Amino acid sequence: MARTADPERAAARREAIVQAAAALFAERGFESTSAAEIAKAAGLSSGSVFYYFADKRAVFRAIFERDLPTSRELVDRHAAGEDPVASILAMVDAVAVEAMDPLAPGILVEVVRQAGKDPELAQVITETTAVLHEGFAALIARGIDTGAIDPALDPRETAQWIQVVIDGAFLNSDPDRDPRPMLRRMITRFLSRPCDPAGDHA
Amino acid sequence: MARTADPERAAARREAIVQAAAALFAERGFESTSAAEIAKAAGLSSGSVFYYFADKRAVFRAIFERDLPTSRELVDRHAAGEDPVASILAMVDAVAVEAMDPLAPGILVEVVRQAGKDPELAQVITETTAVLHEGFAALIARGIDTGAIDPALDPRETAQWIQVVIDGAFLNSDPDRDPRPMLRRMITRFLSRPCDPAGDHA
DNA sequence: GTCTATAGCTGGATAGAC
DNA sequence: GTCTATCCAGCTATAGAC
Repeated sequence: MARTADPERAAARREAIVQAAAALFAERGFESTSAAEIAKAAGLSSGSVFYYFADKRAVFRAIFERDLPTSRELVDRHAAGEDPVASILAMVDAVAVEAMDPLAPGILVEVVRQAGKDPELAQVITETTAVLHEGFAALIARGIDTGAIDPALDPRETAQWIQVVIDGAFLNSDPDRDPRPMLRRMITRFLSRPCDPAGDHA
Repeated sequence: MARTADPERAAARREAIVQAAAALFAERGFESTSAAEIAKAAGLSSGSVFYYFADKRAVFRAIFERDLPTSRELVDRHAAGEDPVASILAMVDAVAVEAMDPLAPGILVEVVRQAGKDPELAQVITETTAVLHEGFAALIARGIDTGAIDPALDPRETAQWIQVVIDGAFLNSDPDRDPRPMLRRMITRFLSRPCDPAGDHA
């Protein structure tokens, strides 16, 4: 029976709320989802939602706070690969599988909207994005050194554009269609040195 | 002085509401913008908003109803160009300039969200998107025929991916940064036949 | 810790004066 | 046609019982 404060149970409750809220926010949007609906979906009462979270925005932020460690791991796992282009593509693949989740467009759209209103959320998103950005930029710089990537590209701007394409894929996601093959084609070609059958002028 | 029902004045009023609403919806979102705020920004009273529009959603739809003719013109203007790849890039450029509007990410995000709730809006968006899609797909098919575009590509899927990248550029838009050069690089290379310095096997 | 009940507020849409 | 005033639904967040 123990006394109050069973941290495991509390963590499970919190997680149930976050999971239920993520699905509802993605489907209906943040403002159109009431705390009562979240509570019902998570199997508890609306009062309890505010016991575990200070307010509704804190519930939304919690969804994305889980992503920061995930991004760090992903970057670390691929930072040291021998072939920088292969590492970039592997990272893109890993991020893009999530785009097959039917909730992906809804949640992306909602995070863009809410990040403009909640500075604390904006901070969380900025950090997660920055981790991926640094990871891509470092690999691009290395690819330029090894000659695999077009030296005319700026690593940071190029990293940014990889993220742009991934965002596009998320936004237009379709659960029946794996975006990875086309994403690989697009990024591989985007990075590569120009085709130059005639040799260059030097 | 004329009698009631001056159609010009009415059209101007409607347009003022639509313009004011577009800016507010893009900045704050649809649900966080009240009819009273729209009315104030448009210089009339909240009651009048509902005189010109059946409800708030109709105001939102009106923003996008203006886009359909614009898209048709764009497609028609480029359908007959001699060089299909050049026409595709010109169309992309034309769409992408709009991405430099600081309101672009907000309005894109909002239309995705609202199209999921309002079937009439979804219809409007579907049509506009379809016009562009057909335009791109026809040019891609022609490019394959002329040998300028990789015959391994499916025209419709490829058209879809061009739109994916444009969406990404809209979402990550920055008024200080012209997305067109990188967009051109990305799409040109995406479409082209594989580099093949050794000649193909045939 | 978790519930029920509700205070307090906001905002869409309408009614009716002018 | 346009305004002011307002009705009413629905929501966040809290209070207090258990």
